[in-house]
Amino acid sequence: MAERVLNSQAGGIGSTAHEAVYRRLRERIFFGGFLPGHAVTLRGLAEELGVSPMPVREAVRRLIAERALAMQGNGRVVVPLMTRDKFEQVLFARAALEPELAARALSRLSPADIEVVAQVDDDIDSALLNGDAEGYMRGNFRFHFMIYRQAEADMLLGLVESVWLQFGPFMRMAYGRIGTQGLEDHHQAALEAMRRRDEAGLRAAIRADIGQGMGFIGDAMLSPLQ
Amino acid sequence: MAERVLNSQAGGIGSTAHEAVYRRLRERIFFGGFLPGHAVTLRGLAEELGVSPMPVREAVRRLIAERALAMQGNGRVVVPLMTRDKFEQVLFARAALEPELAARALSRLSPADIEVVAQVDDDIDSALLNGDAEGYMRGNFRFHFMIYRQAEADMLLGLVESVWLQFGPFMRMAYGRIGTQGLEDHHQAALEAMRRRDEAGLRAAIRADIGQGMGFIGDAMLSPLQ
DNA sequence: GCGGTCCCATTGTGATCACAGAATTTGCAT
DNA sequence: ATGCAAATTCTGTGATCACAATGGGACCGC
Repeated sequence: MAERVLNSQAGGIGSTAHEAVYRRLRERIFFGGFLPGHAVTLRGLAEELGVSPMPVREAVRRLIAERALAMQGNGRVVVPLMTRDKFEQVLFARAALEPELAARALSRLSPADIEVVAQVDDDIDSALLNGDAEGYMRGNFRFHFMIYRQAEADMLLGLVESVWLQFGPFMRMAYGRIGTQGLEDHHQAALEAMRRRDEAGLRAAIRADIGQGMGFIGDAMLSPLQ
Repeated sequence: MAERVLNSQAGGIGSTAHEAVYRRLRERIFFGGFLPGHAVTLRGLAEELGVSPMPVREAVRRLIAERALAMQGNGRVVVPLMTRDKFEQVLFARAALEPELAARALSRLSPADIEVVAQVDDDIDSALLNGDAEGYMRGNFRFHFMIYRQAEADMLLGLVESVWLQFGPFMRMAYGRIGTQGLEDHHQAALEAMRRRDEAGLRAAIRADIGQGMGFIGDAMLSPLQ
């Protein structure tokens, strides 16, 4: 099944330097240490990654276009902050798009594919038991995109990837602050629906997963701050 | 009301050269002569726009990230072709996102705003009468985004802009080939719903407008080709 | 001790050059 | 005339340099 779940765009092998920088930055934004508000510099990243500033410029420009990074008025590049408004929009967009992707993927998922996804879910449970926030996020990402990728709907997948990139750093900060205790795993219903080939059930399960997972961090994080 | 409907992103004034190039390319992709399949070159655009290749590189990179342009395996940059699959995804994404934007905008639309939108719709009718395909497209774009912009939901607006950029060149080619006769104006229902402050009615009207407008060109264009 | 001002380091931006790969054209041989 | 091969042009990519503007910090005056 899909090995390269990230970077669905422009199926190219992507052997250019700026492509590699793009992937590494994307990985760090989503799973690494780039928290909301963190400022990055072109030359700094270039030196850190061992390349000239040029590929970094292109990668950062691309990430800004995907709203994974933001450029403030003075030209400085930062990881965007989350606001209640933006969070609600993310929640809506996910609920509007992801169940459809899952439904489209259903007919293309082989029983073997489904069991691979089930294994990922086991890993998620282990991560939750161990309080491993990053492991949970990586697993959750893999769980969803292994499914969505099978939909073979690049256009919708691109929209959803952009949405995930926008709330990723916030989610990471949230789990870092409030921990993973209290998080439940709502993926079982999705797995059962997939095994039953129940499209309506899968849509509902994905929708429930989004609502509950996002509600969890939304309640915990956004009540205090504004 | 919103003068700058295009380029919602990163509210900056955008006085940099690559920002200007980006806006001009975007304008041409959507309303100008860039048809699907059209190839562009960095140096060619640079000379044509009277700038160095540098700002063009950044603008093109950004447009590729938004999927308004595509890079083929050999590195050449082209305006992407439309496929039936992609068209269906565009249709779904529009129907999933745009009614929500319209609904969110409703409470912020003043009666004066609504009448401005109504005037735009009059212009659309004139364009349709004259068979002015570009006028129709400009008017249709303004009609929708004058409303959506009032929703003050940048994240969702960005998704919708990306979607429009992806079907814009195809729609232009479609109207150029099949003309605008047969196009009906389904905006009246939306205007009446707005005047009534009828959120459900507005959602339904926008959804109907999308379904019928897109169905019109989808039926005409995508049956023959593949 | 504290506030303001000047200076320098750092930032993103744009231009120019070098380079490798691809595509097109040219030229030759059949 | 036609098919193939070589060469030349053209492509995007990356590096380096120059520059204006912004930000931070040091220094001085009160």
